[in-house]
Amino acid sequence: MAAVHITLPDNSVRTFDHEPTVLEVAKSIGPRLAKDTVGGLINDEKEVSDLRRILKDGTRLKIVTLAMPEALEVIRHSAAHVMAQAVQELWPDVKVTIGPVIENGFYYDFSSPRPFTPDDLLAIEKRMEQIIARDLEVVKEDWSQDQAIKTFDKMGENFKVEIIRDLGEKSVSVYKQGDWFDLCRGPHVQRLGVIKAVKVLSLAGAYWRGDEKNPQLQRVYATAFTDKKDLAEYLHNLEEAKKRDHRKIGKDLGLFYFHPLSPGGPFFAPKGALIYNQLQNFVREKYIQYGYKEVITPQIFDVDLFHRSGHYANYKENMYFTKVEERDFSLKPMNCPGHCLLYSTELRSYRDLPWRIADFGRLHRFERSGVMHGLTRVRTFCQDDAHIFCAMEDIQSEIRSFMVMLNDIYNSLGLTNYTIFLSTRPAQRMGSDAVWDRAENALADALKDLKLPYTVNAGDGAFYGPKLDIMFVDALKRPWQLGTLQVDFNLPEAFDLKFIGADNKDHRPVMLHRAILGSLERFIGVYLEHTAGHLPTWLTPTQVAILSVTDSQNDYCLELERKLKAEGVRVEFDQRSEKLGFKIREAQLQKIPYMLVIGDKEKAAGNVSVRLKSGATKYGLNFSDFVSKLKCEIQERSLHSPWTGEASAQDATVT
RNA sequence: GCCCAUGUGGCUCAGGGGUAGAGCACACCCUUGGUAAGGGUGAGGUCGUGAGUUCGAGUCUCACCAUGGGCUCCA
Repeated sequence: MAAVHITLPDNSVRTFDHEPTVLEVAKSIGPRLAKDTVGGLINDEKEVSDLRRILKDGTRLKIVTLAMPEALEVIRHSAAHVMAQAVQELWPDVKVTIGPVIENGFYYDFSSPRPFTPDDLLAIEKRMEQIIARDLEVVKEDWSQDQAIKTFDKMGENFKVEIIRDLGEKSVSVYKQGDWFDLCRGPHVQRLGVIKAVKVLSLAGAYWRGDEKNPQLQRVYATAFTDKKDLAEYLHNLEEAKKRDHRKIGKDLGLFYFHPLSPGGPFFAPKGALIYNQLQNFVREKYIQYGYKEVITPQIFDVDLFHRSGHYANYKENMYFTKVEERDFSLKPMNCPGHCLLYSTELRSYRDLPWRIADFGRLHRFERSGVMHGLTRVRTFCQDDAHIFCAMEDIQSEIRSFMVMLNDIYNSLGLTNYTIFLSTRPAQRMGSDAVWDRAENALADALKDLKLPYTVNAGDGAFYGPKLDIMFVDALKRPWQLGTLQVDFNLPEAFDLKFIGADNKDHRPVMLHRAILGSLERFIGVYLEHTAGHLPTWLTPTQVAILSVTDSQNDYCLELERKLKAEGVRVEFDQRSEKLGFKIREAQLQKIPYMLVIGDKEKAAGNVSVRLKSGATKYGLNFSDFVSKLKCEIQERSLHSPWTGEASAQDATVT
């Protein structure tokens, strides 16, 4: 056989007289490296390959060792096998299914005759640790499809048999550790002992292959690391995430509440409503700038409207219906059908287009009971919704303008990390394939034209058209869908919308559905988690707290309060006869950006001492200067304090 | 909707067959104290709802409602 050459990252070349495995290449370099090898990155692929993979001549190889971040993927893959082994050692009647690696760990889905309990999870973790302590060698074997099916069938592992059948490969790989084995394509570690830390995290129901018609399985979530310290840090971060939970922040800051008599219906308390309205006003200002006109349309419509729009046929599981005096009505789940009615109230000319109408209308969608979640998934909400009626040839420029507006708004809010997804036609849809082709191409072309990178989500579009979804990635690296833009050729057709063109003939407009914040409810939830409740000053319910040292400054404090209010600043004067430290603590917990600490010194000098929530303190400031700087910060919707430059919102630390 | 868990004063939680507890918050009083919790007193709960078991049920059983973690769906 001709010599086989393997190129390493430093461009050095190793030569073999046969096609070597990743591990063999590592051994040829050194025993220490070989011992630490957990896999290989081949030809710049993103996924780690198994260390037992045989390499062809000319392969470029980067050996993945325990010290590298990519090792986690391999460790977790093997840890999933350890979990499956642990479960089957504890309960031999439990059947295994699949156990993939996910973002921060892995899970394994089991088919168990009885549900697992929290105590079981502890038992699983303990048994996993015992198995790891055995430091078993992991051995890969290639079985014929026939042999694999026979073996797993005999064991009663019917899910595995189904997987092997569906794979339809002549041979499949099986990984053995001791006398336990599992069908798997890898990658896996050499010996289980390199898994230094495992933690079983939680339990959930899941359906076989994600289809609710299939049997329900028990999904056990867990994570694994190469180092106990990394696990400790991960668990710490989980705690941090809990502290930022918008439901907790909302309660702590008195922003919003829920009541069992309106599941999924948030109550915005005064402070929450203030944030809500500030955001709405912010978007309203942008509407003027970007050529939108705001409209107000009805809440409730005769069901005929939704028959016509297609919502009844495609969306009725999510709609609220009511019958009044023998007539069927529905609360609107979306604004678009109403906007079509509004469009058709007048004869439209091509000179009127693009007609951009915005609507903060309240929407109601009957979400299934298990899907509600704080503010991010509710049954009544309001979008920063707008529809653009335009001619076909305007689509691209409208999409561009939308992306510019979105970027403008996100930047103002400090949301700089987002990605774009293009969702294409779903199975349940209206309209012809030719129409869908046009719509999908229009979106793709506009993005290419703008040189914006995007990912295609095949089959994820709305029933009436393809869409762009803007996913914002928050401070804890979690993705959220906020903005969206949907191209719709179907509603204009359904409502027979027209405009008179320059040729004096009727033309069909295209309708674009778009939102930038998404829903105000969800946006507030996401933004609270992103900022850990440290909102920019313009958005924060109480901007200034006046804290008197003793009662004898009350008159001066009242005067300051009156002046601030006159300037439109949201101020609270804490008059209680509590000690200063106590008042500061409370203001701090309420995340109030500025505290005016007023004692005899300030009163005598007629100035103010300002404590920022970071703890930074400026003594003896001129009050008028303070007010004008503060007003400037608020009016500019700045994300930074003019006194310290510290960020008021972004990447705020949890306190 | 499905699986699992949870539901005790406004909030955070303890108590697990013999009739309700703590801390914080709240009210009143004392304290007037300079940068993250001063002290005292008091009020406040048909223990999610409804049935059942029992001499007796926050406590055990069942159903329902809500919430939480997921699945599925989605702004």
